[in-house]
Amino acid sequence: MGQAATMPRKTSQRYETIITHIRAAIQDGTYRPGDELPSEAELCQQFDSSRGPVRQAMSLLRTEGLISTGRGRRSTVLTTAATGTFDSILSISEWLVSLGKEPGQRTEWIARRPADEITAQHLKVTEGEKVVSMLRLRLADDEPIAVERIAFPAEIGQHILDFDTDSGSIHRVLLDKGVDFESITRTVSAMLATDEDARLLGIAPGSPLLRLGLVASDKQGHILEFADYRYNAEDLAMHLNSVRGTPTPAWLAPHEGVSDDLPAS
Amino acid sequence: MGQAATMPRKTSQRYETIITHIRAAIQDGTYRPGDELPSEAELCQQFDSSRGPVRQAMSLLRTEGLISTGRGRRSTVLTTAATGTFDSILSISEWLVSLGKEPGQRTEWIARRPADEITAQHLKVTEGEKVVSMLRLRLADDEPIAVERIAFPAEIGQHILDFDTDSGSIHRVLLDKGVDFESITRTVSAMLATDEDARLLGIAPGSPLLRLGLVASDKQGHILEFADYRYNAEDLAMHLNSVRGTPTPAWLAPHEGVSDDLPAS
DNA sequence: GAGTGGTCTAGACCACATG
DNA sequence: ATGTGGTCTAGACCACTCG
Repeated sequence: MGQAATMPRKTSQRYETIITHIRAAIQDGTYRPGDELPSEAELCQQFDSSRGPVRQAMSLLRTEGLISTGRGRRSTVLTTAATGTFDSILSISEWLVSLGKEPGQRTEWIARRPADEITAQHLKVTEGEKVVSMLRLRLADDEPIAVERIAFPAEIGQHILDFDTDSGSIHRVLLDKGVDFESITRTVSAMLATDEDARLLGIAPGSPLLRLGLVASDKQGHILEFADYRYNAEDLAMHLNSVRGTPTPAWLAPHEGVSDDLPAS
Repeated sequence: MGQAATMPRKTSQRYETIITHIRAAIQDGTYRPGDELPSEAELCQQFDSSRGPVRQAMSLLRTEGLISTGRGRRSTVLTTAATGTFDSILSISEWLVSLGKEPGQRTEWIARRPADEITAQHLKVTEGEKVVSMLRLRLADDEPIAVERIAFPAEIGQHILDFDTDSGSIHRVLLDKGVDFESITRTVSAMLATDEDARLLGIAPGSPLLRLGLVASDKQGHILEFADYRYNAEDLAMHLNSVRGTPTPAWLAPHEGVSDDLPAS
């Protein structure tokens, strides 16, 4: 295991071929927002396929928010946006690379210590149980871009305690150890930069920050990681597509007391 | 037109029945995070169905982030989160009702006037072209919850100029006029409350706000609305599920100059 | 009425997980 | 070896849009 994640399925599936082809055609301007795509029948011919794979391809493109489909009409292109992948969500490094930037990091500290109340709550361990916490400054082309606070359960964190967290990818190390990430829940909110945040990011205290909380788990629902990322709100924003008739994995919810406090301070 | 949106498909489809059943079982605790769902074969029997509808149901539940699926193993429940619907995203009123709160609004002003540069950019009209703009304070159980700034293209906005924007739903009026919303792109960012924001929300200037930009369009990609919502960051946050192997409609991106300025001020 | 996507059937084979 | 979900085929009928 872990193998399945490093060496994913071969991409020889028909529907993957179709998706790749259409997505490329949307990105390079062959089809532009508002344009109609070929009919399913035409795509079946073009890719020598039955309707199944064609419809699976369209379904996934609709989920991404790239196209709109409907009875009695051809599917149309909605946007050329390049949505995120699971890896680009889990890992800042992967995300920066996909933007053509050079990822870097400077570890402020890493420690094995008892979980405080908030951390214990999110990691679903008992308060006081030993966890591995760290504070890192993340860099893009050597410029500070985010303050990263992570907490791991002890059995996960042990794998990175003797790892040089300034040189490589934590998630790659964990993957090699057989830690399979399957699901992520992100919490997006706004806050003011603390003195520590401001010092690390090189901005004024009280500046607006975009805060991304992250709880990652495996297939069985075991919590593998709890993280808190803080970005200068002037640097970036999160974007989200929603198409009528397609489920959206996002929702707005009132804050629930402590659930939004620091993981590790 | 419009009709299709007010009177959606009947929900007698097999896969809808299956989804409703499983979702209910997840919400009421029959299946809890980490639990295995029945196998597809069992669901086929239970709902007297072939695999198609069963697989479509599982696919949509996976898109919502509720379950994890994979070769050789049964599907497992990941979370009980209640994700948003298209309507709850488009309309604050719908969202508040789904939370069991009483929606309200107080219009500060509404006007027909030339589009400024930013508004024109987002509505894809030429600068100076007449648009309909408004500023409303949104209420939940009579408490201020958001500052709402909206701009409509003239042909859309004309429908609401002679409408009492304090009493009913704008989107319902537009729906009745045949304006079909199909796609929404949201931009989530953080900012500090301006004096106007602070006064309306009853908070201190400089307080952190969660800012939700919204651009809505129809099936042909015509922009129907450009809106800017500002919430007290201490009141709420956005949440987002991501499951490995399922496309995510969200992404992080650097700010692009002016694209994040006010729609109407 | 012709074309289109939405739903469904009844099979088949494959890749993977587990015991 | 067995059971599981992932992929695919080759049909069918329906609901909807549009000329």
